[in-house]
Amino acid sequence: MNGRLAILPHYATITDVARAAGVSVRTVSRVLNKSPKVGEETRRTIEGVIANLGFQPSLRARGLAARRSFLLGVVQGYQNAHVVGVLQHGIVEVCSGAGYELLVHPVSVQDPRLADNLRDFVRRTHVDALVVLPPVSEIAAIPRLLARLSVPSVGIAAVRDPAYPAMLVTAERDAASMVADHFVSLGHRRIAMVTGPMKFYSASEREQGFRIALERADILLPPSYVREGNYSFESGLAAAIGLLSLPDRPTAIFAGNDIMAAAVLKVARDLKIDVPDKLSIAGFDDSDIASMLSPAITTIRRPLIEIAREATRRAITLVEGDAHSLPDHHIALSLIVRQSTAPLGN
Amino acid sequence: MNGRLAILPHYATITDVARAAGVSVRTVSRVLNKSPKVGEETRRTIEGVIANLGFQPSLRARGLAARRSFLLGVVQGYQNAHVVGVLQHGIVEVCSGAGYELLVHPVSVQDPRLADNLRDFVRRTHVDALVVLPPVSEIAAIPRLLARLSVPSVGIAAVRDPAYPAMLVTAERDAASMVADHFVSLGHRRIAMVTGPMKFYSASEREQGFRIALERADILLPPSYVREGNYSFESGLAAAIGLLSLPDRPTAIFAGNDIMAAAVLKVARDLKIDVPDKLSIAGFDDSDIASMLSPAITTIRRPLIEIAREATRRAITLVEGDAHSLPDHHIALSLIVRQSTAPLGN
DNA sequence: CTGAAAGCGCTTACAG
DNA sequence: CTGAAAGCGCTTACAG
Repeated sequence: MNGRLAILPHYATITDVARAAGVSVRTVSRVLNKSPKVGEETRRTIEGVIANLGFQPSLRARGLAARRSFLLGVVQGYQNAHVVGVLQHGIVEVCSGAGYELLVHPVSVQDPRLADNLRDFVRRTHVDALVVLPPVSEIAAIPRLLARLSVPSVGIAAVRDPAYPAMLVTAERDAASMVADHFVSLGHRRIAMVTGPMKFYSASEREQGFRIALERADILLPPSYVREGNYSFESGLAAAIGLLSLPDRPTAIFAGNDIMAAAVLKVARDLKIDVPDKLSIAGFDDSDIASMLSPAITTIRRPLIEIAREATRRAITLVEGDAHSLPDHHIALSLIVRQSTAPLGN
Repeated sequence: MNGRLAILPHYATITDVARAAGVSVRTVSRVLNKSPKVGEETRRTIEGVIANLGFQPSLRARGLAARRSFLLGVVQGYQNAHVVGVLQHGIVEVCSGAGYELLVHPVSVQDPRLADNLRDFVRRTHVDALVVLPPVSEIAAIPRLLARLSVPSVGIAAVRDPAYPAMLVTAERDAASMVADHFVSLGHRRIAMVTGPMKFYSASEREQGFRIALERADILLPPSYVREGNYSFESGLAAAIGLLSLPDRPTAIFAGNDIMAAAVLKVARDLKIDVPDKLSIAGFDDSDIASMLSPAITTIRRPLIEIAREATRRAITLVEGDAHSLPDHHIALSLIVRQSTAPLGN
């Protein structure tokens, strides 16, 4: 059935190295695992042979023997390819530095068989740890399942869940408050919001942070000024049309992500409402599009690369150290002011 | 050093299944590998036990024994997170269906040690096959290295390279011709282009396709009307400023990707040049941003998901079938006309 | 149609 | 500081 098997390349094995160096396999293994109990000269000889042969220990053989796979998994949703792409790069970077490889496992938040799917993935691959990205990280069953399977996991989310052995908590509520303060400081009073899907913490945290900061400034966010979107451009269009055709239309709109902010900008342009003279717009994510629109969009930046690196470091610490859990790590976000927000025009 | 090893979960193994089913390990293995030589009743018993125990065969043990890893790798560059993200989803989808997992391996096109890096990756992980995305796929050394390592690879690129056992060739030259024809049909004669980095085939193919189609319409693309960018927004800004401050400025501009098209749009707006009344703009990629700008950008769509799926199917065919190479697969692209292009205003 | 044995390439107690 | 043996969880000829 597979004629190629016959001509598979015979990569150098640990046995080849041992023979060439005139030592036992055990000693080569010690060098690979940086055991201190190897003579300096022996070590140097072996390292020379390894370099010569271009020997790379087989991860699966190491894994089988050592009960470690040297594989990390990233569990991600299907939305927001840009955010996922950037996070992945940060994760892979730290993985490579530490001798791990990265397996991607996209799942659908709606999938009723998600738990089984994830369990089978863990059993098949024996990943050493998982990094769970938002919004999948918010599904309460996931960290609990992973705990039962004894696989360390690091969650990245806007709200802490004690079921994760380690978490990176992004201060999205505070960030949304910063947007509100920014609008208020520009003199706006009629302020509205397009939220993400309120079933996600990311959306409800942003909404609450925004609302609370406005209340501190004695500004109400009436129901007619709050529209729920689902983070898509289309939902942003619908929400914006609703808000901007109100008799008493807002002078500032905060969208729960940049994509919906782009939609608000488009609707404003179609309605000949000048941005930022007649309408200020802010988004969330600092995705590439925010700076490519004109006017460029004021937004909230999450330090994605740093988040990814830190999450991965923690995952590896959980695998290699002897702590079963790590304290939460809080990530502060920052407001990036661009041309889409301005003082309220007379 | 690692206290947790002691409490590692004992996932069910093939031995557990064999014992519970009262058969030999060999027979369970036959069921796992869908061998026809198993009695119907025996098979059913074993399948029942497997479901009961939630048994999942360990990929690494299978791999070690069968000289297969059930791992596919995707080699990707660092740019264009959106395109990479979409392609990855298509790849994973087909992988899962066929029992493979996906390992991501980002590399830098500039890295002088790229070949060694990739070789070590292949030796460590024993991936069964690789899918190589553009622009990494254009580096001539890569398919040749992979051939020496006897690992099947599928390249995705704008130009065929016979060193790949299988290729998906995207008809980017033809697509660029379609943009030129579109401009011409709208009455434009002063037509310019912002190219990608000309060291990449993706960029030179687009440039040539565009130029050739214009020549067919007796329109010249003078040197002053061609600016080289590097696919980034900033490079697009610089190119657009150059083109739009020309005494005889163009009435239509084709940008080598949507990001640079967005930059052209921004510069036009800053210079109060109405799009599309005074200037038509087209991009390439149909990335999410193309439809989010206003006016929405006319662009070329690559069927990314279908490309990813087809590449993965071919990779798996190379692994499981007995063909050492497959005929090239050509992918036609399509022109998506939106609001950024219009008949030449008087 | 089914099974006992060897082996994939490593690591890990156990000796020395 | 170094080595011979067993074993990780599977598959693969080889027998029957």
